Amino acid sequence: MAKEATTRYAVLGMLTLEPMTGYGLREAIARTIGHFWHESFGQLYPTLRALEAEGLVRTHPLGPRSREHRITDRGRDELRRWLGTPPSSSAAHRSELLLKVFFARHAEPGAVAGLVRAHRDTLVAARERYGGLEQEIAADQSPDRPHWLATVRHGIAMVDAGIAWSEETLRTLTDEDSR
Amino acid sequence: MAKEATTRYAVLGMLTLEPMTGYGLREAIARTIGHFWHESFGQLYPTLRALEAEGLVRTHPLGPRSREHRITDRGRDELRRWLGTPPSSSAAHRSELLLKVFFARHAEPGAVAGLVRAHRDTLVAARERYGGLEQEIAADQSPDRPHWLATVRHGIAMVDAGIAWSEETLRTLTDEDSR
DNA sequence: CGAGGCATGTAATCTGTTACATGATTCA
DNA sequence: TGAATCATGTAACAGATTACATGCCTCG
Repeated sequence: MAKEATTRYAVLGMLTLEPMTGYGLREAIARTIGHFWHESFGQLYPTLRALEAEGLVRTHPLGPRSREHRITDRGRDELRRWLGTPPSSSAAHRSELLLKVFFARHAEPGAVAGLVRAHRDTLVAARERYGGLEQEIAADQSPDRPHWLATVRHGIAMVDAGIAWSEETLRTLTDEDSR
Repeated sequence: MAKEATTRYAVLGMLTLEPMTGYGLREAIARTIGHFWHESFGQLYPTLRALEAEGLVRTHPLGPRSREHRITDRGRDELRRWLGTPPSSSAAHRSELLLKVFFARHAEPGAVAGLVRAHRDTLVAARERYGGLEQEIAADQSPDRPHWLATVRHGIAMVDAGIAWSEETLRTLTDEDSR
């Protein structure tokens, strides 16, 4: 059955929360799993049509130009199957920032330090968002709460570690420049 | 001039270390920046030919079936330019593991905990490798040392945070299952 | 002489983004 | 009424992986 296209499962998973339109799906993804996932319309709509053709999702018209997508029992089975399979390792761990740090000696003096500083600022802003999200989820009584908390805490752990690394790196990079 | 294909710059950067064959390039990438980057032959060879056509790399025959690639002055200029540009944010932050944790309630009991355990084991092994790499780099007298140390320490910081998160998550996931 | 590593490349395919194209509904 | 938001979809393209195809060289 070919490759495991993760978009399929992100969609099936989101539809366990509630039935949604394609548009709403993208919004919901940004709102709930946006800290580690994203989907574009160009992926979403074709995927929904494919899932429908396979009987994993069924649609019901809402208006003249909108339809609701609902996960089927077979869709739930397929989701459960996938949830037990190990993540496909090919998920490229590639960091453009680290590439730039690694070769920083060949850059304009101070240029890469600027990028690290911007990186830190981005992380600090993310840290703020994640903290709020954590409070929100913690207050929620959904049966998914422990799992959702785990994902947001992953984000927090990574961001905290990234901020600490940025500060440390900034110190060594600016020492370099001033020498 | 179209999109910034990062592969180009990874190649140019590596060729600042020393001239290499395409095959050797891949090896060198795995050895030195393997903790945050990787390239496949299918990318590497066409990229090398393109860089050559643009005059950013020049080749010299070594044997009947091998040639050495050397970065040119224009190549160094282009690398320097790129090093100062902010990383293209589109670098998708997508985690299949977190997707599985997020929807774990719909999985077979214990299945996702097993994946988190495997994840932790992978990180623990990586941590060992990175620790060794850090020692190696720290002992080196290359002018690149502070930058190389920074990248490996990024790996260590992320892995350490990931291990701690895994342990914590494993506790809450197994609590769940035993309830 | 056979296995494994060195070395180069192409073709098929997948996954995903971006831009384009269209139109309904809602609210200020 | 005009702008923003909701809503669906297609087309072109970019970036990358995988498998395939080839052949030399070295060492046991």
